[in-house]
Amino acid sequence: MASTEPSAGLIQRLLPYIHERRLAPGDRLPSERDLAERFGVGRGAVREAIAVLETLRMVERRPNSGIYLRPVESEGSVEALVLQAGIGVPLSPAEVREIVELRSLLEVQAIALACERREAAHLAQLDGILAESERLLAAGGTLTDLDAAFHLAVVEAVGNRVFLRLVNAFYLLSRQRRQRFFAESGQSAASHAQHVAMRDAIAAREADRAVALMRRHLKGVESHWMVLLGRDGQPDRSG
Amino acid sequence: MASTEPSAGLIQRLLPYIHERRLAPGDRLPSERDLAERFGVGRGAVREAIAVLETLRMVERRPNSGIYLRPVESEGSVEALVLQAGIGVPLSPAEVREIVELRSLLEVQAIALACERREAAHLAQLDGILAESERLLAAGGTLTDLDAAFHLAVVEAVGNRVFLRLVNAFYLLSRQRRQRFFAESGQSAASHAQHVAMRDAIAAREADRAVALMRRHLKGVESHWMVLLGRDGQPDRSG
DNA sequence: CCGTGGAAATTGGTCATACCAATCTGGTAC
DNA sequence: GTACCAGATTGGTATGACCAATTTCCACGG
Repeated sequence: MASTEPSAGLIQRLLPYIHERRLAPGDRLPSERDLAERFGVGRGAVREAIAVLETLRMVERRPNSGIYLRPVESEGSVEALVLQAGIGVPLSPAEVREIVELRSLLEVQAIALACERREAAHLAQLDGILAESERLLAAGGTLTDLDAAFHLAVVEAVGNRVFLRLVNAFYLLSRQRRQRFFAESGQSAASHAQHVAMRDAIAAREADRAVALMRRHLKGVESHWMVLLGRDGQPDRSG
Repeated sequence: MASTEPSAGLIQRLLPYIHERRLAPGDRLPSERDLAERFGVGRGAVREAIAVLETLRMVERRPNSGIYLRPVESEGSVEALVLQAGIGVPLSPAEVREIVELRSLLEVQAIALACERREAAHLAQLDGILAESERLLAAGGTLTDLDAAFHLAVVEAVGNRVFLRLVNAFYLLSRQRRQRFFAESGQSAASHAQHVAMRDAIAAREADRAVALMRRHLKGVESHWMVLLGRDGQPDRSG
């Protein structure tokens, strides 16, 4: 994926550096001048990277004192994971598992609410995406992006923009993983069929059926990754 | 609240500037040099602020071209709201409403899962917080922080760290609002009693009861804010 | 030996300047 | 009307300098 962010280049080297050093929460990082020299960049670049890490609650800057590591695992921002995955720093198997669980939880809730609140325009949007999917499937393409579009459209039908932002973040977080999923599993056609079924449930405002469909739909993805994680147990490199 | 982040100072002035100018997604911001002069700061400060905004998906930097506004409302990071609230830029009533709904949704799911997965250590932690709450209540204090601690401890019992990160963000997002709630409503004692009931439900692993308790618990907070938002309809200044 | 005070080194916060390379703009020549 | 080229603009980056607060460390005094 390779984030286009300029500061990402330094962060990409900074995160592994912190990890290798086994720095724990509370520990102090080298000074900005030190880091700049270490990585062969200007101090400005270091400050940009640190500012980002601070916003993501990964570090804390104490004026005239130093830069300190924070308890990222529990207090860090979810966006920290998005950034990490975006620049190719692998997520741990535990993180992938937790992300998958959380995402499922959110989407199940979303489709239930979507059944109650969806308007005609939302259905039209879903239909548009499904039509496009059909076209792309016929052409033998992969469904990665249109799958995301469908799921995000479901969330959009909820009418909660913050909800949409959140689920969107989870999709950014797992884009490469999903890409790999569609490529490996060849489940594009099956996925599409399930999408159509979900669309009908939403149209009929049958929340229970929609939830059941979504659960089954996500189950397939989950098990796929659980198997992979259990098999080799290697850190996930897909983001 | 006043975030301690250095870059926050500029962002605090940058966000209102963008808003006043009625800049829409796709629009170009003034150049870095221009912004630096406008706000009377160095270019480095501007670049730090923009780097943060880019990480939060509020803007996009195109090399040798300019800085462009992105569709924050739908694609922006939830952390953008945290930052906004942290530096005192008011959230819209719609945003507050959506945040409250999403938070409720998350916490209800959390307590259900906590009933299944909690271990002895989690119960001990809940008890510690409740004991502390009792002490503070007797001393006539406000429950703001210990309330947050209780709810976060419930999420911690789920055993999903990403889940914990997420709910933590929502608490940062609403800290001042909750502070106002406990001060205005005088519901500290009632809240504490409900916490105790929830703890017992979690201890007994009675998910249905726990969920019902959490629903009622959050309902009180929700209605409080819905009334406030409906009454004056003013932008929320509490973060 | 302890601790107490203060000077020197360190550190984040900030600004000014200078270059590069890619992009964008405007006008000119065809 | 169009194709093209040169100059202005813009983000990306490094360097150097200064400030104020913190931290460190050693000398001095008890």
